[in-house]
Amino acid sequence: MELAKAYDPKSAEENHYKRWEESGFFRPEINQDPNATKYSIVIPPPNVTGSLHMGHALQHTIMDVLTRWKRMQGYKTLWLPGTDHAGISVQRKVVEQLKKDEHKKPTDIGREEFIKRAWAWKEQYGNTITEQMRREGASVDWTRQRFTMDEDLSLAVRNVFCTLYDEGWIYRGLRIVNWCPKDKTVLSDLEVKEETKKDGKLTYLKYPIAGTDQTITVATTRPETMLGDTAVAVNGSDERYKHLVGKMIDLPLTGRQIPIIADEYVEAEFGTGAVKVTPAHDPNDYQIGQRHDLPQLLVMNDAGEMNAAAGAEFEGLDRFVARVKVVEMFDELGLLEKVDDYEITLPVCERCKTIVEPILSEQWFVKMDEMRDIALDLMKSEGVPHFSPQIPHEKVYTAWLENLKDWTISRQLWWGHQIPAWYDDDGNVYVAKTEEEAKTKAGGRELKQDSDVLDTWFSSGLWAFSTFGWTGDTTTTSDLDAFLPTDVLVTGRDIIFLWVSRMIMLTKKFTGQKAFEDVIITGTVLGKDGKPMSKSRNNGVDPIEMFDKFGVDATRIYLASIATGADIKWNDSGVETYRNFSNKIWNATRFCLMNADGERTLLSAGNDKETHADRSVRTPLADRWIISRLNKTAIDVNKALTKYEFHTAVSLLYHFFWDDFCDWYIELKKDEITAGDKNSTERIVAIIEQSLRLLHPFMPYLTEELWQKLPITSNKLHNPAYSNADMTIMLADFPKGDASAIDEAVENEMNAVIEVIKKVRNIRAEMNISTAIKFTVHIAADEAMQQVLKANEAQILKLAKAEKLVIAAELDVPRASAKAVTSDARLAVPLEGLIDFEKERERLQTQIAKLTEEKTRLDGQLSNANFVERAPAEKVEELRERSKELTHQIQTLENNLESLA
RNA sequence: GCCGUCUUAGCUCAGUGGUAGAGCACUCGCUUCACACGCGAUAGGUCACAAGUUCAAAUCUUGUAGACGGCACCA
Repeated sequence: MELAKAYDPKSAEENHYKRWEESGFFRPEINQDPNATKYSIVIPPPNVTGSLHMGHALQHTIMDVLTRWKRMQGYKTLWLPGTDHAGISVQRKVVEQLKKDEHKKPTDIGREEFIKRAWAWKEQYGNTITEQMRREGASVDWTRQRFTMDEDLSLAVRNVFCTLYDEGWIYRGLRIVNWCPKDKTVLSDLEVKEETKKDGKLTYLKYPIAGTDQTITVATTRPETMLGDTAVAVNGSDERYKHLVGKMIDLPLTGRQIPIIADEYVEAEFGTGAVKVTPAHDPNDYQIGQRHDLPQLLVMNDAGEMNAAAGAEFEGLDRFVARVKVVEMFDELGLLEKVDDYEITLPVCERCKTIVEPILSEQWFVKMDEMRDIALDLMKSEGVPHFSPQIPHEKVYTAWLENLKDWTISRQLWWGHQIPAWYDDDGNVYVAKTEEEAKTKAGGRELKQDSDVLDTWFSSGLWAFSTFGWTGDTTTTSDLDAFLPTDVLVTGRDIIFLWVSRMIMLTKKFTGQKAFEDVIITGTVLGKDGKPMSKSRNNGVDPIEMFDKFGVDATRIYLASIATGADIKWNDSGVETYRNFSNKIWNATRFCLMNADGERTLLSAGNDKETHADRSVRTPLADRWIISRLNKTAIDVNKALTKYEFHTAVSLLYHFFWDDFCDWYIELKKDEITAGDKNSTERIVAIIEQSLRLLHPFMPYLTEELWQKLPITSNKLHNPAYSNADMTIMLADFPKGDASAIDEAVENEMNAVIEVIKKVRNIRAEMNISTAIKFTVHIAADEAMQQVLKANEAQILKLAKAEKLVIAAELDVPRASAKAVTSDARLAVPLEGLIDFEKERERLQTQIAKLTEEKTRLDGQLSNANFVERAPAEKVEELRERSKELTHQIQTLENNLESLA
């Protein structure tokens, strides 16, 4: 079989996904072992409005590596996909579309029609990301795909709401909330971000004290809110103002009188020591208002414009226009003391960046006291979830829980789960999962449903169990039984609070189970400029472009090569490295197939019945070495994956395959392989076959493409759980590695051979000896080493490009020789007429200098009595050995140098 | 303001008590019959800075500086 000269990712990517999916390989049901342990992951559901970005690609890679690895090990494996309805995002898209296509506002078509349009939008555009996941090679079970607004999942939402309401964990109340005037909805604290404005202003307003000609000065960053002031507060122990407490103020521009009150919240030292109190527009003022029973005067509407309560002159003005006008009018009245420049951090809407207005509003909340305890107890008693990396995420998570405030769950949107609460004409509320039930509760009265919907994160909080069929009406299903708790959650730092914590709480509350044991927090993939990728910075890297340019597999394994949790600046050359690696794997296999086609026998790479002793007698060193290396690599890869150290696994595989297998093993065995030596070709096919399996979780397409072409592969190599399935590397048994096949003595011998070859190559390169010139290599070593070298003579000659090897106890060479020393041997290459004595002296001196530097450091340490006394004996011994060896090598090199003189 | 993370070769990053590593880039040499997306050989680092603990610190402690992140406050 002849393969193309270079790997073409496109054709491999097109060849396999469809078959995998259609053959049911992604489904847990493919596993025929009744005793198989389950392994399950639920995907963090991407927004239906989204398209794949590098963060998804990273997280999906991690999840797919774990899923494919566990599946190959024979676990009954499920990775469940799905999408999130993304309330505000979808609502905004539909509003935009409506405006563009029909020049209409949502209110023009009404709620029912609007929701229809939203579903249509979702049907048309919501599949972008799921299609892209297919390209990624994600081995998710599409038959179990879920959407947060599926009927079952919506029923679960209503049931959870009702239960929490009945238990008093959900309540409706008037509170200061974060209001986005653009989206015209309330936001939870977590959806509000902060932006620093350097050009902020602090305005000092003078308030006249009634019946006097005195004023009291207050400072504010939001002057327009003075229209809603209902008091001025001072600290009761502030000598400056003590006497004013109880007096009234003529509040300018309003014609109202408001009291001066004393409250401990006010710090006398800060600002003017007097604070304007606007209970309807500031959380702290609200608290003060509660304590002093102040009126709550709302002066803005839901669009951030001043309302009638602000006075006729201001009604209808945007908050920022009103701000300017208030300041101007104070100035005209001579009541503007000053305006200072002031750096201020403003709350902004996470999505639209509009400045959020704190506003008094009636909303639904989840009381978090008991919820917090659920999560804290799990962490304290069981250490669940276990974060990777553990530091600092566990600490941050716990600290956040300890300071948790109630969660605002209502949203003034149409797209989402409408709140299952109904009101009668008297304003009584009836919470029920259906209108019928609510009516029954209301004794048949005419009811109107609450027009708000729930925070998107409310339904995602149920994702770990609602996806397995839990609706509240149904609380046991075979999937719940089989797959909950899930094994691991893979996600980013940004949604630890928004999502991870809430899933922990709600899953425990409603199923009694843990949502997941482990959480892997991935790092952030930054743009080439080192900043987070964003549209506004235009520094985004499109994963699809990378797939097209370097291949899906190269992109995947590069992403997996990043240390777990670490941020990384994107650089194409990283992916290029693994594109090259793909090609290396392709070509090694190509070479193998050129010489081993048609053979259908299987020679194990270490798991065969041959005993260790048999092998050592019959099998050449290089073969025993590569078997040892392969098995060690397999064991270490499994260990690394168990610890979620994906980058370690990648590095092990990369260096095993490229350095050990391609650069040394194939090169050493090349002649035998091209000559068609049966043992050699069988061995190399077996090694490649095992390597492909080890690489498969990272590089699914390439490995399947090549594995299918190998002469020895069949579904007999499947893990026993899949023995009946059609042949695929996806279901092949993942190599565990055989510890008994690891042979340190063999590895040491091989390293000695490698060292000799490298020294000869060094001489050739440094002396500028053309490869056309074949020379003789003389080696002196002890008896055992002589045996090893003699056994590998042909290989050494080939790789050192030498003509003849002379192996003896002592070197017997002419003066015109280049010399070198290894740990186990001295070697020399006679170069009569070719040697540049000056260069050779330099070369030897460089090496002597290097070794001497090391020896000096070692001897310094060894002459330190403290070290010899206190360091572990084996450490001291190790250093002594090394020092002795260095002495020997330096001596040899110095002799060589002298003989040149 | 509080908490945290990071700072290692020109670049992107591993390593986390016992002789500083990789890939890319650089230098030199190779049309060696799998691969130039390749092969071989070099060169390149007071591991941000300072103090401490230790026989021994890139690694542990404290402090400083810079970058980033989270939380709080913001009259």
